[in-house]
Amino acid sequence: MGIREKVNRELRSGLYTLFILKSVDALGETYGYEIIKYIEKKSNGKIKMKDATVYPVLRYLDRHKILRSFWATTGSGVPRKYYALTDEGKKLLKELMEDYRELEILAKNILEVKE
Amino acid sequence: MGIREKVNRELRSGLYTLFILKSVDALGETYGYEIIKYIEKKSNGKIKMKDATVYPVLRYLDRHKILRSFWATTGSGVPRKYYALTDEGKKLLKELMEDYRELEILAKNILEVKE
DNA sequence: TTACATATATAACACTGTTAGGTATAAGGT
DNA sequence: ACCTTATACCTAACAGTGTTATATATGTAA
Repeated sequence: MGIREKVNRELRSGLYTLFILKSVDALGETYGYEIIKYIEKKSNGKIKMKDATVYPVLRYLDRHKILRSFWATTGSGVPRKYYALTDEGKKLLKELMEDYRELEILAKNILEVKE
Repeated sequence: MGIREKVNRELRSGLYTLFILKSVDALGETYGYEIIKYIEKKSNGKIKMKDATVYPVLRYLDRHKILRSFWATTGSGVPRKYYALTDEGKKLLKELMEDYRELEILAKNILEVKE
């Protein structure tokens, strides 16, 4: 794999947890597959997270009380595991958004130097 | 370690290679230790990269002709290994900066939703 | 019946930052 | 003399995380 691709993957992967949390926030009660499609759509098809990336993250956040979850086996179709932000999750997301914006500024300081 | 700290570390680590390349670009011929201090200064002391992170990255980029390197043992003091961007490295940095700016926009699409 | 979309899960693997330790020179304080 | 700090580089072992590959299962369209 090329270096450009490698660095791009590193850049994206750092954002994954934040993307997932924000998606749950925007969608309300939602599930893994929908989150993947949501992010893909919002990024104009540019960011396609792997299911094997998303599902473990969701379970991790669930275990740590950032998300709550329940199975919905209503009617037909494959059962879905729904997730939603807990109060703790909402607080975390708020903090992470502040952290992200601060990091963006720091990155700008480093990356926009002309000398 | 807390989740907030974990996510923050993920966010930062994705930027490390780009920070290093941009630092070499800004400093001209430079060396690992100076890069670490440069990034620390530019980020107001907020980003302190570990030497064990920076040196392997520099050697990796050197091996892949993105950087060129030479030892300077002039006079007294500990010998320094200097690095500079190759033509290929300059091209890569330019591409990565475009990639980064594009990713920033994609991230904005996902993270700045109010609905 | 074939293929695709939907929907979740886990094991094995590769990659990468951290922790921890080692080596070495030089300056400043006690 | 001694100790600490700053400078300067390196590597091994560890932990964490995304990818690849695989498995399971339902519903729909060609």
